[in-house]
Amino acid sequence: MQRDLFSFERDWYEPLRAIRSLGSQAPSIAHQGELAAARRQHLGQFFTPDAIAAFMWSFVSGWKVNRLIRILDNSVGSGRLLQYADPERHAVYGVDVHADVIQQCQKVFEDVGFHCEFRQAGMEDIHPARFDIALINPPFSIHLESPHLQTLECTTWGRYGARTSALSHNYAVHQALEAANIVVALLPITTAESMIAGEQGDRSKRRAAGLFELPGDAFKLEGANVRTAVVVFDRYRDRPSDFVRAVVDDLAKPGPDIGLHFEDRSFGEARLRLQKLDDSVPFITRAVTGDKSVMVSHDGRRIRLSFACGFNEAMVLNTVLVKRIYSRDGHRLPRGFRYSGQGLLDMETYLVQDDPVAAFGQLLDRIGSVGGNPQLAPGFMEHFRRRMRRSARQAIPLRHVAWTTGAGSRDQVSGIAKETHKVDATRWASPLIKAGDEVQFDREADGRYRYELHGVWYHLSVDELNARFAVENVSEGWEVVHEGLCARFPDQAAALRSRVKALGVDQWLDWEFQVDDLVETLLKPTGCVVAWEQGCGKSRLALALILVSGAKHGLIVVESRLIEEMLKEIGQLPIAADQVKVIESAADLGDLRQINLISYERLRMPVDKAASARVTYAHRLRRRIGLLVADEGERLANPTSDQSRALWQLSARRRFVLTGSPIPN
DNA sequence: CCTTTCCACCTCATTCGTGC
DNA sequence: GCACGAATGAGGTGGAAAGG
Repeated sequence: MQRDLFSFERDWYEPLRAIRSLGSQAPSIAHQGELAAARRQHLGQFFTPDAIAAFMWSFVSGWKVNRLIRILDNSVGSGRLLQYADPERHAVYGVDVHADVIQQCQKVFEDVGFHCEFRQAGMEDIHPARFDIALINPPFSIHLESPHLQTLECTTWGRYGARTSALSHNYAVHQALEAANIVVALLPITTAESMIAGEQGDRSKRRAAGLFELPGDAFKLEGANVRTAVVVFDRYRDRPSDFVRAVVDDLAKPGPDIGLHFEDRSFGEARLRLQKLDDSVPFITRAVTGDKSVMVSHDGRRIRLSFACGFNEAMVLNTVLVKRIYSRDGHRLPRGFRYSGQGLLDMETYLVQDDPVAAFGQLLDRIGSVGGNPQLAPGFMEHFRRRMRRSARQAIPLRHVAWTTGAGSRDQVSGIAKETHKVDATRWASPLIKAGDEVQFDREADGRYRYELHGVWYHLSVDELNARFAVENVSEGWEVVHEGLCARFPDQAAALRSRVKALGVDQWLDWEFQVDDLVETLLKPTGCVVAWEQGCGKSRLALALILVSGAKHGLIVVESRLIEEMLKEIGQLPIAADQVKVIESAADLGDLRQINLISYERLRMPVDKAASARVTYAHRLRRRIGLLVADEGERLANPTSDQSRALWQLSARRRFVLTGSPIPN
């Protein structure tokens, strides 16, 4: 049944041959700057021309053995490289990121009677093993980035840590070498040469059996302009000098016999080992009972649905989760996100709505719409309302008073235009206001000012208004921009103030604004940024925050050189020595006090470098801190720096950042 | 005289490597 | 960790040189 090489009659492969690759359909680029964008479009998909496929196949076509020969293509496309396989002699396996072609491959190869497995997956999603032959023409120069990458020589440091980034064609070859005894690969000439020269690890050099330079126009029909070579790797080589290097001028001739070592025995089943979600087994195994109740409970911020009936579970989950989603095209999903409706099961989603209860009601309606009967777990609504109050309070801005001259201090003002200007400078036909015109303004609820011109209402911010108009009938003075939390929650504020007194904190936090700010910030349930000028007593505020909040374990993070100063400051205050601890060694971690001090440097340092680089002080302190105070908050400007990440890793319940310069110059 | 091949150069997003 | 610079390209173009 095997077709003759180099004869291209109509046959079973015809439907797949009709597919055109994305790369060959892509419009040509105008200059190099569009290269990367074009690659994102066509996924680096260029199919192998039949003549080259035949040439590559000719190296392995002579192998006859009394079992199925297992062939892998880790970027199979439309299966061009597998078209000379014989259902009675070969089992074919392939993956590709492009779903359309994969489905068609599976159908056509299956119909011919192949033992085959085609899956929609990137080569980064599989860990193939136990193949006899890998025939590959990988996408070139696509940047792979996945936590699932195998630890091959070609991997580098990536977004997900060490060995999580690689170049597609390099990775494809190394993966094939790992998975198969014999590898026939089509590569850019530069990569091919670096592999046989041993620049990509000794193993690829030792296994290299031949390099065949293809004509420069080999991929012209596919619309690609690249110099390529076919590289053949053996299981092993008897003598390195057996290496064959040749220039192919006639693609209609088979490759030379280079004495490949074919292994007649086989060990175990060939496997693609997909790392993605496996949908080959049912996800829902609950019995169908007809009980439509859906128990709605929560686990932290996650909303849990529990079911009594498998059918009901399927119906409800399908309508809530909607569909499976994947990261693609550089768009990375939040960790743990698999379904487009998953956000509906996150309580925080509802808390940020204008009306959280109504929004949550929609989730219950949605469950009801497919026959579910939602029942709230005892205490669920109480928890939900508590979280609502908490998030509402966190959203209220701190008290803010500003010195204003001009508009801003009244609800209705009139202004005289300083100079002739357009009402909306961004619009061409915008009406004009002439210098000296008088305009009446009304303040809106959002703080902007509204005025009418030729029957149309326009809006101006306070700053714009003051810039454009000389404002009359106002005086300058302090204006309260935001009332703040003390005014909104007077009872809680009073309770905090009496606590401050009871603890005697007001004895040493003796400037009036210090206690005011302390109470204001402590009313924030999860914390805030406190920007005080130098010399206002930030270190005292840090101590007061911990003491007044009543946290069991508070942590103050400071620069290492400031720890001494901090201790000196504490020495002057009526704070018992056994309340304070400076964390300097692993032993200190087991003995936390109410006030703990640590430096940024130590926080991100491994506790025991020899044992693990991952277990840092921050890691050991994770979730043990009730209230965290980060001094010199400007050090956290870069959210990806080690010290910022260490601070996040702590996951303290309440977090306060103190800084003298919140806005960098 | 016409066609093909070769070569230098263009341009810029992206990645990779290095020194501090 | 960070900033910065070098390297690179499933490329493209125009003109010179070589070939027929």
